[in-house]
Amino acid sequence: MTSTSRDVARAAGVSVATVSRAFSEAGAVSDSTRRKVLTEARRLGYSPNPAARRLITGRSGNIGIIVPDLANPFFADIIKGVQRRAREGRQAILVADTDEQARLEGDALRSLARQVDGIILASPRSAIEDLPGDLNIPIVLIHRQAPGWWSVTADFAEGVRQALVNLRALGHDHVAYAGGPHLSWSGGMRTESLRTCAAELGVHLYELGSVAPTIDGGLAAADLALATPATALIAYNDVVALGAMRRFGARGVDVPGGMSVVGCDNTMLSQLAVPSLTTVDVPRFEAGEAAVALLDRYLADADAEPIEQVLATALVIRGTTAPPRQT
Amino acid sequence: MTSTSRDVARAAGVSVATVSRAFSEAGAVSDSTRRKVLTEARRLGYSPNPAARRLITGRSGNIGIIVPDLANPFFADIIKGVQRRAREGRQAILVADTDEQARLEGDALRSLARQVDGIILASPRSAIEDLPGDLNIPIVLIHRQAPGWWSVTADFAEGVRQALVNLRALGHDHVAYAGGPHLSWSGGMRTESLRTCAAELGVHLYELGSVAPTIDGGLAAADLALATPATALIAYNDVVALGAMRRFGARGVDVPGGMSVVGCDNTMLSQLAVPSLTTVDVPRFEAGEAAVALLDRYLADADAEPIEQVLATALVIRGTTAPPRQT
DNA sequence: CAACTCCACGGAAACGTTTACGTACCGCTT
DNA sequence: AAGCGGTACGTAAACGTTTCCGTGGAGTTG
Repeated sequence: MTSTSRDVARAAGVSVATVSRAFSEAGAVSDSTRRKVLTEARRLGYSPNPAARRLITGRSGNIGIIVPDLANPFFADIIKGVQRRAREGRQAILVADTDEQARLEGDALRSLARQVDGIILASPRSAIEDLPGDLNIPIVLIHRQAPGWWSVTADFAEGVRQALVNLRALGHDHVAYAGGPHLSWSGGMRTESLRTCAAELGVHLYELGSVAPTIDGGLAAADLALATPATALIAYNDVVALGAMRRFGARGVDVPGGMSVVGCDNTMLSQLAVPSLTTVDVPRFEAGEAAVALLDRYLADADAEPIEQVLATALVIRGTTAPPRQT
Repeated sequence: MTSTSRDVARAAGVSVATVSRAFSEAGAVSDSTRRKVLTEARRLGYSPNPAARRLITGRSGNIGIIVPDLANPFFADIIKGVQRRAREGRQAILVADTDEQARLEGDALRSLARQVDGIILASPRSAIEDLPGDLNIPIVLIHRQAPGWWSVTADFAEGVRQALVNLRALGHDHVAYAGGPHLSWSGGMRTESLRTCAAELGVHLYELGSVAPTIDGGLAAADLALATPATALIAYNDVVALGAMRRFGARGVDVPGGMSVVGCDNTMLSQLAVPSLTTVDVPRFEAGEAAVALLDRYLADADAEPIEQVLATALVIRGTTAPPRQT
């Protein structure tokens, strides 16, 4: 059905080795025969069989990416970044979605491990030591640091610090925080940073505990926030913030008049909200691109020292923050 | 480094053929030797090399999916459906995002073609005859029908018909429609259905032409709608609808008081909007799952007659539709 | 007891590449 | 003219499976 290097070799009057060399850029072939081979190949519709190539070289040219939830625009953007960078390197990407279930991350890793050259693991929900350790494949983490692991993260501490400083400047000194999944490393960073900043600034911080990173989680967070004296709410991410805004509206609390709201991530959702959402910008495309770049370096030198790259974050002021209403 | 079937064979005191048979469910092996092989395999950390397996069987066990934009929750959900179904069949999925560029669809098809057993092509932006025809691989279309092609689509005609009937019942007889990308098959369905229904119902239909399927497209659509006597707007999809709502708000037009809005797709965005968006529900997970099911049938029998599966749609009434304000 | 069937398993070819090694040839130096 | 280095290319082994075919032994039948 589909033609092989032998067919091309025969047609071009050369050996299969020469065909192979003509296709792998580096090979020592004269320009004239390379041209001859390539035109015959085109004529026959030949392209190298990736399975055979991979069997001998051990490289598939594919990379895998594992995310908690594809439907979360945050992760969709990360994948777009990965994709864009991978396309330049002629790599295909395999994606696995774990539906926010930590248990599935190990399965996904295992099933991808033999298929790809390296794996990007975004925002793992498992503890790092629960991940299978025997699969012997380069892994780059996104939004999680761990000793001995390659990673690209964002400076969440700085982002939420800016948020709290800004709220303080507006006059808020009772601020609530709705956290995310327990084992989210980035969530831990946010909590920790908020605690120290709150102490420094003399702000009362009401930790509402962790809610689901969904609209429903946001609805719940709003009720929790209204049970405290807080006049502002910082949410784990934009989705939670929007859920909370919905619930505030339903309960007759004006945003930002009665309650200021700050999200995190700066996804497209934050511009869609009415009023548009003040949020902490977290680079997503860039994180995806950086992860591929790191993976490439890792693959080039497996014994290199792990790199931990950190991207900048910044507060984006929009319409959901204002001075607290005077009472 | 990683062990091979020969290692397992030696350890278990059998031949490599028997190891292979023990792993491929069907093979004729006694229970006792199979058990022995499997325990030795586990002990050595062996799993079959997919490249070698694929080289001889010609099957990779992978499927590809191509979408115009991963960041659009509509397509993210389709992929989640694909993923869920594929996980059951132990298939990995390769994803390609074409950034809404028709030109990249051919490239994506070509680069995936040799890597996977079959491809799901969602909402192609290219004309069907512009797709490479020589790649000799099963393809299932989503949201596009074409003679001789396998496809799963939704009954968009019925969905928008319900929307128009509902608006008419509320008292709207001047309705605007903002269309999507020119070569979108589903967009064509919507336009056509609206035209015939409008004629039947005696509704004046104002076709605003095609706008980008983005927030910005929605902003533009709103201005166009306000330049007509229309009291209701039907948008190409939820994103456009939300963009339009934003713009209506900015121009002081109350929704639904001054203008009713109907979206399409029923993505999570429609529940996020304030007020929540009346929209046409289009199954997405189900479309993804159905596409994998069709692909499996296609792969099982390449000569079978193409199947064109159509999923149901239905209007979901929420808060953006109401009777027009009396003048 | 012979002839036959069936089952479990081993031997070996095949899948389509890449690459180490070998060889012929060309041009240059001494 | 002999020797030598370099370049372009061919030969063949190797990658790790699956599967066809063959074989020996156990069980069944006449």
